[in-house]
Amino acid sequence: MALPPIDLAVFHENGYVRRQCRVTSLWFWTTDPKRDTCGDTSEDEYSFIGAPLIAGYEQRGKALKDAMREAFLSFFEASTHTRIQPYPVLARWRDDIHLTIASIADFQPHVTSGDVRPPANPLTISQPCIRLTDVDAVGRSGRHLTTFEMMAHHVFNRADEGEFLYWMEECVQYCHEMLTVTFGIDSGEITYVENPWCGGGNAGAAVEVIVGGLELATLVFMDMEEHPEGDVELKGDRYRTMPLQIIDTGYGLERFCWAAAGTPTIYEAIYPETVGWLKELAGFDDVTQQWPSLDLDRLLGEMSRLNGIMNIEAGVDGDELVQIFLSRLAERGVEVSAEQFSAVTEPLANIYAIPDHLHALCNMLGDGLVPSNAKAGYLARMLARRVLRMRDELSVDVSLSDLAEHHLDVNLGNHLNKQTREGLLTILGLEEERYEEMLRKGKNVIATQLKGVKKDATSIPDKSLFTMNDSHGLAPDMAIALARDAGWTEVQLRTGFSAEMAERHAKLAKEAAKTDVDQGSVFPVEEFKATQPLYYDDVSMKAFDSEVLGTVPLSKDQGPKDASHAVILASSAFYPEGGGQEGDYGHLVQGENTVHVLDTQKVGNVILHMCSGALVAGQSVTGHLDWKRRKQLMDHHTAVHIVGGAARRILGPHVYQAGANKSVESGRLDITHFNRLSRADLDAIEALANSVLGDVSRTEKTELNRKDADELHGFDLYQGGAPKGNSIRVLKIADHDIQACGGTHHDEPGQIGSIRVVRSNAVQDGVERLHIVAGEAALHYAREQDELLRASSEIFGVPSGDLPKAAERFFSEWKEQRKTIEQLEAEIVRLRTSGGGSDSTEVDGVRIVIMEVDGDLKTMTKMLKELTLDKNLPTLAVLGSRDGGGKLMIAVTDDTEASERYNAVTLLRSISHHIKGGGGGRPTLAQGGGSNPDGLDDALAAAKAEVGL
RNA sequence: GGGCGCUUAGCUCAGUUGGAAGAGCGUCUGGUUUGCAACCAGAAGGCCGGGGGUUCAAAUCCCCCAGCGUCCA
Repeated sequence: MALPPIDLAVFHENGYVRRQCRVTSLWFWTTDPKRDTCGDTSEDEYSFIGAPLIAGYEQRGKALKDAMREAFLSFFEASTHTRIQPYPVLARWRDDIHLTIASIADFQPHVTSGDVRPPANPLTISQPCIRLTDVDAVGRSGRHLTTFEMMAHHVFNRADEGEFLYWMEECVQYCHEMLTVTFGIDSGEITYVENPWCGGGNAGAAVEVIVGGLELATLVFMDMEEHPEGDVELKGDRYRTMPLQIIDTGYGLERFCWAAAGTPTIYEAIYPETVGWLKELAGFDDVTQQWPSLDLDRLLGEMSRLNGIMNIEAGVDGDELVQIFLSRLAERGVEVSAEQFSAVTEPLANIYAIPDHLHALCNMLGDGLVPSNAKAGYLARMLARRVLRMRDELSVDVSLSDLAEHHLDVNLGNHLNKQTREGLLTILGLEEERYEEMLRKGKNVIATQLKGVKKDATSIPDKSLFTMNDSHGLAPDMAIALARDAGWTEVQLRTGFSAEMAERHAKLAKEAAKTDVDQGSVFPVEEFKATQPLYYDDVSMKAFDSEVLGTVPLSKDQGPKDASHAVILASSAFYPEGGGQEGDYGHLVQGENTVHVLDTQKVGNVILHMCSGALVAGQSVTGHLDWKRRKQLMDHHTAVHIVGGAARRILGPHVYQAGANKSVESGRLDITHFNRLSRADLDAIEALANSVLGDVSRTEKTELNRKDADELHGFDLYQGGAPKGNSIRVLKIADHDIQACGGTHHDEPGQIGSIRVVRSNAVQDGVERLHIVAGEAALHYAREQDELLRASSEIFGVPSGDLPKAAERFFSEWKEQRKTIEQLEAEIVRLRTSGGGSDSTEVDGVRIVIMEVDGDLKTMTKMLKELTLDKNLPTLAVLGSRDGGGKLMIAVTDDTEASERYNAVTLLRSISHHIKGGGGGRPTLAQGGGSNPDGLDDALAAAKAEVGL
């Protein structure tokens, strides 16, 4: 079954009729009975360029966006909707996406699943979003953006609970009224296209709102979920209705601005100051002034129109694309040469894309993101590098942080959610340094990669281009440019190479995704009811009474080594592993029977005590915790929170927990930061953390529902990861640190005693790992360090304070003495070989030295060097040693009678069987070894025979 | 989260099929020069990231670890 027609009173009342599009076959509503295209097809051109469809908005840029946003939000506010403040662009409340990609993303997954109440209902919002899928088209197409604001009105209906606000009829009514009354758009310009929507496991009817050939909004009526037995089929999947009915709308703020401005491209409507500034810096007017007859606005407007109706395939080659454009432009009466076209559109594509990228970048960094080489941080670095590349292509001499300052002032009103202006500029300064370092290294990479390539080659091997891109960060066009600078002046990028590389990456990603499926065995707990946790009510509970609900035998691969059964109790003070805190140990006593608890885990709401034996179900039991262990875990867990708060205050608001682990030995905290930490940083963090122990007398622990928690504390709560349920446990350490955390913590920070930040290391770029010891472990650590110092100073025989000095002296003396030994060894060799003696004879003008020596291959090498260096004394030297199974080494003096007459390798091969070995080398130097040192005499004798002695 | 690359003298980097550790810059000494720069001659400076393995033999091949870099999701 397909979806029924969307036949609404609002259409009929406003004179709309239903028609089917002859291009897309979709049904749509229009006021023009003769209209046969839906408005968003390859035959519907933008009609608003040069002829704005929204009147009364003379502003441009930020002022225009502010005005239109306010008009939209005010309209819905006046119509029962509550205005909601936008969420961050970093989707920290979600673990499936890095960036906020739509306004509905704010409410996924908990509100849309029905678990959590929406912050208001109905609500209206203008949500900044970032989508990087079309990043390559930004600047070129005239309309693509990586960052935009999605204005929306959302409704969350629950008919089964008697809550039903409005549905299609009222939704389209609101939309139509807003467009025609608030923005004064003529209803003849608007078409409403019926086009069902599905994605992410949900689906529903949807209406696309097309104005002047531009899709201004989409209204989605999400009331179905994917289900194999559903009776509705959409795009190959089956769906059934669900209890929630959600209205998900999306109105593109920037597109409204474009329709109101009627500029040739969307960028001139929303970033006019930056576009103007960059044009000036790049000397763009000088370019266009070469051709006074060229009507630039006309050209750009037609380009946008063409881009709007043409679906450019990703893999289309640059030259081919230019030819397509040139012929299409000619059809429209725009006469432009290929040279003019490139000279104009190439710099403009960069000028347009830079403010867009800066906007996304500033928003991401503004939310506290730290650039990195992985995860969300990589997206920021990619944008930063794109900006730098485009800047360099434009030959504009402005630093990245200057560009960002301009953007902050002009386009963001200096607003940043979290990061300071200073912090943002520091980060971008560091990013620019990294970029320059990469380019500098790139020159060497090019030289190495192109070693075997002739200077007049016209292409670089694919393999080299892949390596340079994937491993060294040199995009193919950068590699080509660098190669030309380095002397390979003829090289060009092969047609379609970029597309092939993208395909290759996609293929690799797909393969990686396939091998990612690894599901562990699920422990059966369905028959048990939830265990009541006692560890939250009283964190210092060391013993408790409860009842055994059941005992499940463990298979070999389940639980710790000596555990045989999982015991389930009605209630427990044993903390199950979670939130980076390890599970509790201890023992359970039932009458005469005592079993050890070797680990505690949680499946669903059931706590599993991994025990050394079984207990009788239905009878009472007493639990005893290994309190020393638990206290230490709590020390480390609470300390990790305190150190995290201290790091944020010392280093800046971008410090965010990227992971944590607490064991008995130590605590580990991964924090986001843009620089490596010095010992001075660690000392400052440690000092502040310890002062908190004294300054804060009590920690506050509260349990809130998600909606209230979000409102009270914001998304910094979710540093430990996005929690699953509606109920959130919040740990608050004065104003020092607030986090959602299910672990066990001290009521009084002072109970920890002391905290030491032992060291830090980099987990990945942009993430530093702090190693922390607290409480008893801190003392233990100090004792261990003392012992190391004591043992070391005993060896050196100096007080521990003199250790560094002593170690340095010993090390340099050791180096000097090694040098001396080498010199003495060389001297010995000289003495042994200079005198002639019985080991040395002469055969037809060539000195023959055959002798047994002491030493390994390295020593023998030195001796041979000494023997065969002098060209005035042509020498054949055969040395043998009993070292390590027997070694043989043969050398002849280069370029002399000796090397003409004797081949070291053949001589070696003919004698090495005596020591049961092999060997090889060059004709002038051969070496080998064997496993029979006793055969050395035979081998040397054979050598003598071989040369005729 | 997955993949790839790099780590060799103080610095920037070469090092081919495993077989004698290199270049340029810098440093030091001497020469040349009124002096500087430049030039000439010579010298010092290396746990070839760490650990294991294969091999007669490893900077080089294999495995593990660490650090740095990079691409993709």
